[in-house]
Amino acid sequence: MNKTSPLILVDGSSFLYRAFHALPSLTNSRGEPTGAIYGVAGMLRKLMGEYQPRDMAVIFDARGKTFRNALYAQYKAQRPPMPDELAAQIPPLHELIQVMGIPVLVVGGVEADDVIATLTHQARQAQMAVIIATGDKDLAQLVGPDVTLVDTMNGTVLDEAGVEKKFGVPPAGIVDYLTLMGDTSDNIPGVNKVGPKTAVKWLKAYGSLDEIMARADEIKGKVGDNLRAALAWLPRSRALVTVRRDVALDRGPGDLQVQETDRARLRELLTRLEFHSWLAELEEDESAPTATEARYDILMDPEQLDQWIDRLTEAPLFALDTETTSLDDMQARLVGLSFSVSPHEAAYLPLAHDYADAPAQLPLDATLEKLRPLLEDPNRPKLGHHLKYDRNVLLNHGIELQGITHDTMLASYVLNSTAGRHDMDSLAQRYLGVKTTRYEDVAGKGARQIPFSQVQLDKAAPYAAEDADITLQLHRRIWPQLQSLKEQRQIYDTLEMPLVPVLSRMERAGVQVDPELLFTQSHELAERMHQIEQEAHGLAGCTFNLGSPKQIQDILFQRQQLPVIRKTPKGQPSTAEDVLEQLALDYPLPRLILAHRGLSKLKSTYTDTLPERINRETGRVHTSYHQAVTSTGRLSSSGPNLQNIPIRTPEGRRIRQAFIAPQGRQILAADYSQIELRIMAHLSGDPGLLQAFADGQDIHRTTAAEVFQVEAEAVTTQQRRAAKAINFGLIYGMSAFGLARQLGIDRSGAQDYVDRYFARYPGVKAYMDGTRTQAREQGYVDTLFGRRLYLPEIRARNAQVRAQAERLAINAPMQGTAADIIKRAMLAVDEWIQTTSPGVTMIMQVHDELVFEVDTHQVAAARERITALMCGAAELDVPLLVDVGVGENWDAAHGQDTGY
DNA sequence: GCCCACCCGTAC
DNA sequence: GACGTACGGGTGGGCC
Repeated sequence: MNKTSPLILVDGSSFLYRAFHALPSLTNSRGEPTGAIYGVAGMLRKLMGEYQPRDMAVIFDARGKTFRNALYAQYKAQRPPMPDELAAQIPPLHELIQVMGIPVLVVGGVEADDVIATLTHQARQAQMAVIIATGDKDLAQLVGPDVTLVDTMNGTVLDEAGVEKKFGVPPAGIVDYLTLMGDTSDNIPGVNKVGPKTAVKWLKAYGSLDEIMARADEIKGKVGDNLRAALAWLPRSRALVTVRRDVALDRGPGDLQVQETDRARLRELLTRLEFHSWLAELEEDESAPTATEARYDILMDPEQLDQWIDRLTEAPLFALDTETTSLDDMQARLVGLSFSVSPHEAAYLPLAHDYADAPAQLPLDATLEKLRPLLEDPNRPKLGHHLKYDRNVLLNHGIELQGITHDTMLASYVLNSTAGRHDMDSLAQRYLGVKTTRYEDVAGKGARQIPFSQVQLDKAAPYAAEDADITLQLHRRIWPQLQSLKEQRQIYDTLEMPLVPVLSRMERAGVQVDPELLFTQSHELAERMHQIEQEAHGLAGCTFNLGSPKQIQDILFQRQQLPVIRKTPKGQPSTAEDVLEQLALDYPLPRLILAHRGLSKLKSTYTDTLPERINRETGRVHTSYHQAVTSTGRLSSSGPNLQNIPIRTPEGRRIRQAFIAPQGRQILAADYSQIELRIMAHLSGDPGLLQAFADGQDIHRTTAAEVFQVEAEAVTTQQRRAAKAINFGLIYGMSAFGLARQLGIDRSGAQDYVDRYFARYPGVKAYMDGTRTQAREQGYVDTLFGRRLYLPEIRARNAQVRAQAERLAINAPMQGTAADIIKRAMLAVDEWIQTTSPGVTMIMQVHDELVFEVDTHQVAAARERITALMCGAAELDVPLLVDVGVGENWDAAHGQDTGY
């Protein structure tokens, strides 16, 4: 095995053309074209970040004729000359690459491919591995045991097996394969009518081009004739597509070390080219303080590890952080662990760094066994940042992290949910005033990101150790603040921290989803969408994309001159649902667009996507619950978002039918009835509202009876609908204008409703006014349990900004209190499950609903107990009611009483 | 070619 | 402009 990192050879010319055609129009302010430079340089930076090569070169074609022109005058003869906009970019590009420290090679009389082939050949003789970066598949002929091809534009990597898979022939057959097909872009003739399929078929049958030519008589039909006609020129074509490995070069593979970037010249060049984002990165890089007084250990041998385990065991609290292969909790494998017990001191324990030359590390499994007693001891307090993730990762290795006591992400969130993001880098900046090394600084980002396991230890260790160190420092800064605020500390200690393992369990449990059912639905949706599309194109008199709001605007409001009902915040005519709904009364096309949109939404977001989210190992779908995202205290869900699965339409509800219970189990869904309105009743203390809930009335009907001054029995469907809109509007801090729009009535009518509502429920009016006043005076509002939401904009000069803050002030206490209550319920239910009921699994939370999977024979007991625990999660002045349903799937479990 | 803002729509 | 909290898909423009 070779011990050095691979030599990277970049086919500069192939990338140059590609970049030029991808970004033909980029210029700087002086009109000089820069797109190709930008594209190639970006590709090179990506390569550098990914491979961090010691040896690398970028090879370009030289101007003028090559030996191939001598061999065949028509070679590339049909090619138009290089456009000026491209030619102009070559000198600055060469300069830029040199300034980056990368050797540039331009050799006359041959092509870049020949130089690459020669260097590859020489490198192999010197036992060096080679990676060739090219967008051109001709070089597949060079692939071998230690020679691979990468296409950085699309991320594909071709080794020997990859070449065979892609082309159907091994690298040794590529020349023959290309010869048979010919190359129209280079004007190399092959065999007429022979494409990839025939070429592969013949090569499989005869073994080589020589053999095919020798036995050309055996091939029947028109292609046989074509082959025999081609015999005359095929040898020459073969010579043209064969790359030369014997070019005389003044530099060998040993002379291609990457040099340090010349920062001053780079800055100058980037300024001239006006590559602002790169320039900004460069400058940020330079301004970042590099020196740190921190002392970070790398634990590479058992003695060092034991020493640290002793320190951790003795510490009253230690910070812990994992480094992994993936951001996806369920997929991630451990790469290393870091620890800290005092500020500016930390250790990184690498366990699975895996790159050429990676030093030997302590063995993963045995080391984890050594750490297990410490990590699983509930009496050894742990501190982390977003520990739910670390708990999940460790569970992937069979370790159950216990003693999760402090989490800086959650502390920051409880302290002030809207102060900014709660990721570690933001907190370090906000609370400590330091810029930390970001993940992308060591592993790259976007397409150029590499797994942490491939990050070199000398970069990985300081980064990882710093995370544990910073977490500890953050805790020491944030915790005293939180501790001094009694109610918020309570939220943190008794709600958010205990919820961490509960959410972790729910995520890992996942939910079973039936892919077949969703596939069937996808097909049906596709068919109906297609029909609608045809019809819509017919009506419009042209084809257009029904999924493009922009094109719809054009068709409806330009071509068809439909009236503009409303504009989007950016001033475009809106094509939102209610707008199209209104237009649909008078015109046919909007109706079709609406129908298409509805189906398209279901298909792309749900029926197509959910099956892809099924985990291969578990066969189930695992969401992530985010505990520090919303301003109000709610959870959010992503990957997939299970909190917005359709329910309102029959079409949508079919998707819930795919959320199923396995054999022998049932889905049990329990949701709080009208929880936010009940909280409004409690918080406002309005006697009428309290009474209505105490009497168990249908609250919307009661509201309608009061507002429209009729008997409850006489309330019409329309009236109840209006009352429901009023009730929801109240929770959202809605104005009369908003209500009018919602109900499609005029403003004064809506104002009438609101006035009558407040006259009948004066306590609610007083509560709303009081909340606004309180918000203005103290700068925040809070929930029943003391969770705070700061509203700095409540005193804004701008009326619109202020109004927005006021609506938040109204909504947050109700939404937040509901969030607090269901979190309390989750803790209680989880406690019950963990201690006595392993036949019950809590699998989802949807704001006012908890979903369980229950062993069938335990359904009756679970139903009773879960109801009791949820109802008892808070003592309000109104009853808390819970509706429970049970079924084979999530849809069936809604409002179904199956008699258990 | 990649990234991101925008629009829209789903949930509670 | 006017109803709170989220997530995510598709489109299309920007990148310089």
